[in-house]
Amino acid sequence: MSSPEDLTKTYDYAEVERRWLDQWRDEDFYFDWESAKPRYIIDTPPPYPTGRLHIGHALNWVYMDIVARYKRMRGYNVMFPQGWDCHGLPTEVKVEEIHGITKNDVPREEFRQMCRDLTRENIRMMRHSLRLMGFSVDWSNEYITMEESYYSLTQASFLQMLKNGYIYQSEHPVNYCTRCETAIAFAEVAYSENTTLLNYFDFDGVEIATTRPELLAACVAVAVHPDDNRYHTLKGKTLTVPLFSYPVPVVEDEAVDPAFGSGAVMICTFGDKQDVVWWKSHNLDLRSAIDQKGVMTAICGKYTGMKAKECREAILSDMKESGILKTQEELPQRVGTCWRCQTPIEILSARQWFVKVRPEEIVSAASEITWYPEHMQTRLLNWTQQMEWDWCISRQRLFATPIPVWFCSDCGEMILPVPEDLPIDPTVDSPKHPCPVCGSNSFAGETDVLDTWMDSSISPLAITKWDGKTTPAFYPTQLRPQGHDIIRTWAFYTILRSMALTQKKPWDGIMINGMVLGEDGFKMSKSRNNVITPDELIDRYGVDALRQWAAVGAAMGSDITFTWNDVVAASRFQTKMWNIVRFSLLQIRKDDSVSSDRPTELADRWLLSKLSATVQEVTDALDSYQYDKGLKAIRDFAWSSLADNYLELVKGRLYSDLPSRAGAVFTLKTALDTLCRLLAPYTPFFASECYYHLSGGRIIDQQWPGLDYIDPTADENGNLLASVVGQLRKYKHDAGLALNAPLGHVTIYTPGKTIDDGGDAGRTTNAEIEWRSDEPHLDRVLSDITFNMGIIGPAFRKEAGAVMQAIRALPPESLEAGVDTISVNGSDISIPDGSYAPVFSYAIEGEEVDLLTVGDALLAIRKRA
RNA sequence: GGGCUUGUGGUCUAGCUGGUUAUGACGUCGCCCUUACACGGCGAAGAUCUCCGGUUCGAAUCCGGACAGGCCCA
Repeated sequence: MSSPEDLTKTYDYAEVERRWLDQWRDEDFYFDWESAKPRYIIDTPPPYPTGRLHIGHALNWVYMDIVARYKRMRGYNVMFPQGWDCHGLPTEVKVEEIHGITKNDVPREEFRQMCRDLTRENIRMMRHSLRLMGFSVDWSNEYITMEESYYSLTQASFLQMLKNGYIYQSEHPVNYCTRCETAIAFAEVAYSENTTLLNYFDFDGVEIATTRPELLAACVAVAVHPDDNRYHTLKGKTLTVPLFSYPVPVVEDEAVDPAFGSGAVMICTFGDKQDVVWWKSHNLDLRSAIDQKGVMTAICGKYTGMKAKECREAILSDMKESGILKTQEELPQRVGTCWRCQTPIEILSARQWFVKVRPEEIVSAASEITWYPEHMQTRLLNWTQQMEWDWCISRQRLFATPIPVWFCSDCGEMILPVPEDLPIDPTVDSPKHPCPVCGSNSFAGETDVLDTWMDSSISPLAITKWDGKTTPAFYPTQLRPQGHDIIRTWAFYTILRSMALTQKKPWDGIMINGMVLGEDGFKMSKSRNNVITPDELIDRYGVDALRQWAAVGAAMGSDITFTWNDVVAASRFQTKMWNIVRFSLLQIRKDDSVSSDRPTELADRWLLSKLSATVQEVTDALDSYQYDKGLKAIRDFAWSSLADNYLELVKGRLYSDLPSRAGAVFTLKTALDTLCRLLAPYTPFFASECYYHLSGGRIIDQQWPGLDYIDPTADENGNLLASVVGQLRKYKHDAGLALNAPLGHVTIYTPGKTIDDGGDAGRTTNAEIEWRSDEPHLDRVLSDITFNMGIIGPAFRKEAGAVMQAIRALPPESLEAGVDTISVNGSDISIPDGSYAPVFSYAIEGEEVDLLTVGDALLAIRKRA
């Protein structure tokens, strides 16, 4: 047990946080697979290992850590695991940058190893940051998606979904760089401005404007706006493609701009993104005119084998020759280019792998999940119901989970590995048996890899120890915490995969956090120079202040605009609490005898009732993930009820040796003990330190409080007591009296109510307090009048003094009744309304008193003792 | 362009199942070093609750529209 001297005069967060970090052990937060306690499993988001934690992570992890700590105190067997979502383009790019290579310069496996090395180092740094912030992560259940133990599950899930008919292959448009001969992600597309020629030519009698004449052989339709009168006769017709002489349909689409060019557009597969949309929505043919090397394909007739640029010139000159090229005009345009070699990207059709989306499965699972806040569910449902395309899961990259499939080189049969052999890399490993169809021993491994979301969307299965086949015993998990920016990706895909693999929802509830915006209200970005890092914040105010900032910054789901104000306020609250504890312990330790377990004094019962209500409020708030509400309730209780009111009320008792001192000691001990427990999920370091001084134990081993001191009468009368004392202090203040100066006699009339404050009010105000339950019998005496010079002055000017003197001379009865006219120097003068106001004083039994009212109560103060 | 969402004193924010003197914090101003805390206490000033229209006896709160911000998607 510590002594009062242990409480330093100021709270040293840096020292305290360092010390408690050393005290906690990883084992304190392990999930117990054998426990009989109810489980609470958090499907923690696996961050992308960039190497550093940003403030958005901090917010997200504080939210999770609060639930984790709270649920442990409520008796749950909590799992708060930590994952790492490793695969992704940025790592490939970073590796290329670090080593000064492109990924095709080194063997595939060597490049993948470079990515793994970089990722391991980044994870190491981020793990360190998470530990410094004291998150109660279960490190025994850490997972890393690039490790074999994890991606063998990703591959198992792929094979199972393939078997169940969820996965298929199909042609699909992809961005392609014909120089690098590789597919390009949208994130890899750079844009440049240039000028091109818009060519107007005759297309079977219709004028068409195009910037890509080389794609004429890929034309699959002509589109016009449905309301364009110039073309309404074309409806339902077919046209013949010039130079190539094959028929294409005319389609109508709202998206055609009648003002652009001639108002008629040729749709080619694929000139741009709009072509892809039209191709899909009008169900058009696919004609590939350009191959992966940028060479014209066999459908291009005499142009076959030309480079796209040569073909363009050739077609334009042939158009000119046959007289169908009308005019050409310059057009500024923005073209997508490969960010490495600046070659304009082509949209080519390539074989891709897809996951079938079954909206009804997702909708039904989503409605069984509790959403916090509720409206976030709408986003997912809207998205799901308007899904047009399935989920394309193949990527033409290197650092990702390989698609575990081979194809027979002779007959094309798809060969799958057996689950026991997973994980495999089909570009390295070979099937163990000849082709079952043709007996060939020659195979081609699939070189495409899986979308990263295929890894992370089985996280709830991975953390519950999925074996790749049967639904785990601890499935579904209890909570998915994540940001609203990835509802359409991570939440959506996880639900989809969970339904496909287990026919169950992945979680009971989902808690959606907002984004952190900079002090200027905009998204944090280097270019805006509004980035705040967690390190910066912790250095200046400590981890607990950061945690409070995150907790009260905004309601769950709302974006938080960062402000130092909240951090400063958080830090000040800790200082205040520290002083409350310091002072209370000082008093308690003078004599810590506790006589009764239910204090009888009004102030004690009042505080305990308020405390019980606060516990209930915080409990309700945490149960519904309303962290801001909970912390505000704690702060309000501690600062207002406990410090400003209760402590002031009982100081007199604490300094005394009255028997009722024991009640105050009991109440203080209970309040401090309870506050430590309530604060434990929010500010674990601070709560640990205070609780240790209070009891010598560890707060993380304690239960959540449940108090039943609710007492409506004590609540009401105690509120009155607190207000009365407050009013009397203000009265002293206004009268220029020191707060501890003797006040005299105060009679407090509370008609119909009997109040016994045990002497607290009297000791606190240094007054003689008399509570009376009868009606006050007051004599009202008109003691003075005040004049309104705004009326008197303009009305009487020079006579004003004389008028006032005359009014003053009137008997009190007339003044009180109101004066219409008055006689001054023999003439009657009328007095306007509002010229003066009577001032009354009051007396009780002939003695003059000052009056204050507090609600229905009346305070009569007789100065002088 | 579409879906969801937000718009409250100088700043951030609570309230938003309709009726409150519209909450709190920071900032500002005044007084106070009262046996923990001046990172404190007491008090004051400061809001046409984005704008327009509607429902209602009554709207910050419900409905419609406009404007502005955020996220996601085209």
